[in-house]
Amino acid sequence: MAGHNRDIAEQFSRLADLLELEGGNPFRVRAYRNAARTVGGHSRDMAEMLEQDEDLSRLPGIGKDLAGKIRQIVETGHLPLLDKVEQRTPVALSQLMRIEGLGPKRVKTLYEALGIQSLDDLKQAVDAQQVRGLSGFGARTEDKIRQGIERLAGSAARTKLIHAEQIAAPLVAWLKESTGVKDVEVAGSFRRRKETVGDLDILVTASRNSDVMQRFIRYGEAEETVSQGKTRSTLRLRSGLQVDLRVVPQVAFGAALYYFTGSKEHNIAVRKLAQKKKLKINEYGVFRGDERVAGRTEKEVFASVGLPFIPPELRENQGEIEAAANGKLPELVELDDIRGDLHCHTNATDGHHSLEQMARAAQDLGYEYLAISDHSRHVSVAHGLDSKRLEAQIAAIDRLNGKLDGFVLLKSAEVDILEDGSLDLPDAVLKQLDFTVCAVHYKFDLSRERQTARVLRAMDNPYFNILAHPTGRLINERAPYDIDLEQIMQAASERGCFLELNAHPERMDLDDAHCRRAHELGLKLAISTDAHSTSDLELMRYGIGQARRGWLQADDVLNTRSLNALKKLLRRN
DNA sequence: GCCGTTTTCGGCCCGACTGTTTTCAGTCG
Repeated sequence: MAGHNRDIAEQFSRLADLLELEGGNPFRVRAYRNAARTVGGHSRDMAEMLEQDEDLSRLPGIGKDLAGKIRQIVETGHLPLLDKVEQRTPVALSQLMRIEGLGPKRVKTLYEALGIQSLDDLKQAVDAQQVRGLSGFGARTEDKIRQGIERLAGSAARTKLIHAEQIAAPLVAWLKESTGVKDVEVAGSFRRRKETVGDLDILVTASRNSDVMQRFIRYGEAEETVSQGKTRSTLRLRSGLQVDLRVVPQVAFGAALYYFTGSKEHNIAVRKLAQKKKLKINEYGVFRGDERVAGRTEKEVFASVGLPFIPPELRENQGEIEAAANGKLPELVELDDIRGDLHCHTNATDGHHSLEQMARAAQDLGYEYLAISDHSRHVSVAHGLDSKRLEAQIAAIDRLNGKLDGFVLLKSAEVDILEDGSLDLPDAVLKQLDFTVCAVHYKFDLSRERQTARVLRAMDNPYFNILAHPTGRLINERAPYDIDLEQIMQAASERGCFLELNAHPERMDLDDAHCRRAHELGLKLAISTDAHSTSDLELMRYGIGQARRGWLQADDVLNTRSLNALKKLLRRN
């Protein structure tokens, strides 16, 4: 289901592709791309903002013209300019730009010289060796295009952060064994803790005679050397993930780390600031003319343009630069702020460990409390609990709490929200719990109106406390179900309910934009791992990363509270 | 198409690597 914003962003981005192909003004192209990004990443619906008469041109990168175009799309579903451009330039051409090594210029040449419009056309031309004769193309380029077509067919999705970490760790260890190497850091979206990464950007500082670049190329997991230079090389690993290695002298470490951490949009914005101060920022430092004025640390780089250090998770050019300039950066929540986990499972349902094992593991993490929230009966595949079994678990928790010292197990349940919005366990047993975690586990395909009404009705139950994984998405696997989160968040706020930020790296649900919206609304979130085993409790750090990307501070998070403060917050009136 | 402590025009980040060229355009990040 395309939400309004996603649809608008899609149209802008298609328009940008086509204008680029036509050789249009690159800055105009960028303007549409920026707008697509702003709208697509915005947590509030453009339609709703328009309804409330809000001025869209106050959004970053949206001026009078684009605000008008957004209105056109909201009101008619169409962008006339896009329709017009699509009539003169085949839409399929933008698909061709997704092939590595093919940009707008080459795609245009292929179209004009050989009439190539589709992947199939291109495949045929490559097989017939027609491409190599074109000016600017040669046999090697033709070869690369052939490989690019094959790779595109394998449609490489972005890699989940947890998977990227597993791939990066042994590679970093391998690089650290090179001679003359000092720092090895994974930068890029990995360092910004994005939920998925497109590739790995690894930064190394090394002495001039270091063998790190040769060693990188020899890495056992490497499948192909994409490019190789003195300061920069790129590998494709067997996993399909691409890795960029950049080597700089130690004096440039901060500037390089800053540069390769991105995001691109953030970097561009800060470089503009630098320009105004007659400075130039590149990966080797900050320069005034030929003189290096900063670069050893990131903090120095920021200071050179008059800013305090901005944490990597915020570097998306989504207002962090302005906030930093005004001394309004948030003090982001940290893993150490977390005092407990509010959503986990045991072997009573689909978890792997017992109550006591889960409790001990949480204690080992330094937690003060852990909520046991096994599934309710409707989730039969997980052997969900009925009233009787839940009451038995409640008694078992009471007994165990008698034995635990300085640590408390909280009584909870992950209660299914049924299709009609009722809860899957009777109030008589829900009232015996410390709180509930409620969730949608089936009927994902209801209309936006009905899905929203379903959850709103569930919240009317006085025993509803926290809405678990609020959109139900599984990254790269299942799209979020269609629900009006703005309305849900407002309602939760009014009723003393809360939403969960599910920290599981397959879910990361809420996303960063919605976390930020929750903060704006003053709605607190629970960051919970949904652990199904003792080791899963350590997934908390992914949730923290997401929370930080969403500008959340410790105060925004339920489980940074002491047990008493938490219980007070969870009490509904 | 956006944007403004060098404001309503004239800018718009910056560098590395590849392949096809013979000095550089195209692509990428």
